[in-house]
Amino acid sequence: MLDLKFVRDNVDRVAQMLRDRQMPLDMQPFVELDGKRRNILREVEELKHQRNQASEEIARLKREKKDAGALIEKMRQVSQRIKDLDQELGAIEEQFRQFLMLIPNMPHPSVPVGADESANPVVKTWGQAPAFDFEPKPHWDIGEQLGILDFERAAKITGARFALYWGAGAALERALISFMLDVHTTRHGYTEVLPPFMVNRTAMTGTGQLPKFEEDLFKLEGWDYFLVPTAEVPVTNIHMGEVLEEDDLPRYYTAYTPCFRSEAGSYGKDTRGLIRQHQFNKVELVKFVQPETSYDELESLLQNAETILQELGLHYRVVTLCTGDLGFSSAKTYDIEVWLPGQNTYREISSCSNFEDFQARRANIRFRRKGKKKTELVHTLNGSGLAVGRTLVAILENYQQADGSVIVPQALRPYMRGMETIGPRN
RNA sequence: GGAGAGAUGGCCGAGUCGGCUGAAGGCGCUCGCCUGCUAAGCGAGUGUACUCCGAAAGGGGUACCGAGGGUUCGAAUCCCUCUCUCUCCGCCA
Repeated sequence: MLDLKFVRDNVDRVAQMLRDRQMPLDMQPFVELDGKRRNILREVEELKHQRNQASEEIARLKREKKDAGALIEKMRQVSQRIKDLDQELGAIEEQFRQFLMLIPNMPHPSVPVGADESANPVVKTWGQAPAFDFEPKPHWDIGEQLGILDFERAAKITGARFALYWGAGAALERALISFMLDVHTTRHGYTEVLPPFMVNRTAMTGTGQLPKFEEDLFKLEGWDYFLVPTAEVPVTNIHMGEVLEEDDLPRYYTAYTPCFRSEAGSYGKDTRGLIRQHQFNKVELVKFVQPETSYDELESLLQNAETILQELGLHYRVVTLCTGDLGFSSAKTYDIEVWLPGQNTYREISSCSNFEDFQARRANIRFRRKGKKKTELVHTLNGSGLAVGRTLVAILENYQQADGSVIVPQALRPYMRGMETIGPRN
């Protein structure tokens, strides 16, 4: 959520931002509601002031055993008027709040204006695509031939867009989770957390998934709980409503969770393989930082995520999302795209974002500078470190061999009981 | 699932028959005084949001005692609903 005062003072900038994001929205209703709200507020507060004074007067009269009947009668009418105005005000504020909740974050000035992902500039590239003296296969062929990925049975058990891992495949997924968590905790200074995998509506609203994107979420029947679409939600909301001390910042958390997404509107996209699932595993990085440091923190967050790919020897590139591709809550986002030779393309494997105070305002996460009484909103950031399923995909495709086996990257072998290759018998 | 108890300011904790309680008291914290250091002591201050006035410093007003509704001229105090926490019983990985 943007700051109310900021929107009020910068209606034109906000409107321009909405056009840059390819979601033009008429700001006129906001301006009108704001004026109406302030007029009513002024009147109702004036009446309440009268009422408070009269109440004291009535109390005094009663104490002195004098008659307060006339005043009480008069106040009865004032109270009725207050009740009416309060009701009107409540309705306006509800509309107002809803409008404000639908406005996305202001992009950072360094974010390029562009219509869609084709306008995302590549900011760096690491490593090289491996050379093959045979036609590299897509991971679904590799995985099924090795007997480690089973989409048919997953479809039988649940439905489309689910996967069943067998043997070395399951072990590899688990190894990746442990490896990522270990790197981030021991080398990058993150604290590991294991949050609930279901969250309530307040938490979803705090990070910006609600109210706008409910159709992307899985909701429990009979409960106002949702399956987490990313660990960002439970982990960022850890400090919902809190005031942190300056000494507590920055705070770095890393969490493994499964992620559940309805993928509404993606029918026919990425129907094969592990790329787009209703359930996938992810290790997430979340930071709470002081405002003046948040763009440096974004750079180091990106590096933390990149480290995993580097350790695994996977070729990737980094792009900056342009205004038209930027997420609702984000002020700036880098996507890391890993090379997938089996599909001859780069695919997003991590998304690292600075939300500035957008989420902190919604979730009411503040901090206090030493010696100051005034609290300020923290800045929140998060990034995938990494999407585990897609990392497994990248390993299968990049480390495949002519005979259909797959080499286990050096860094993962300690987590795989020393296994060096995954062959048909594993 | 059954029975009961509770939710007040950064923390602890008081709020009697509804009125002068933004909220006693204590702790903590900040500033000043005092003290050769430390401890103690003395004085003052110490929430948030919105809104109005002001160039600003600052000042006025309104709201907030788990959340939402109700009764009333007036509610932290009475009534209803919900949420959460705790205790006991049952069940359970």
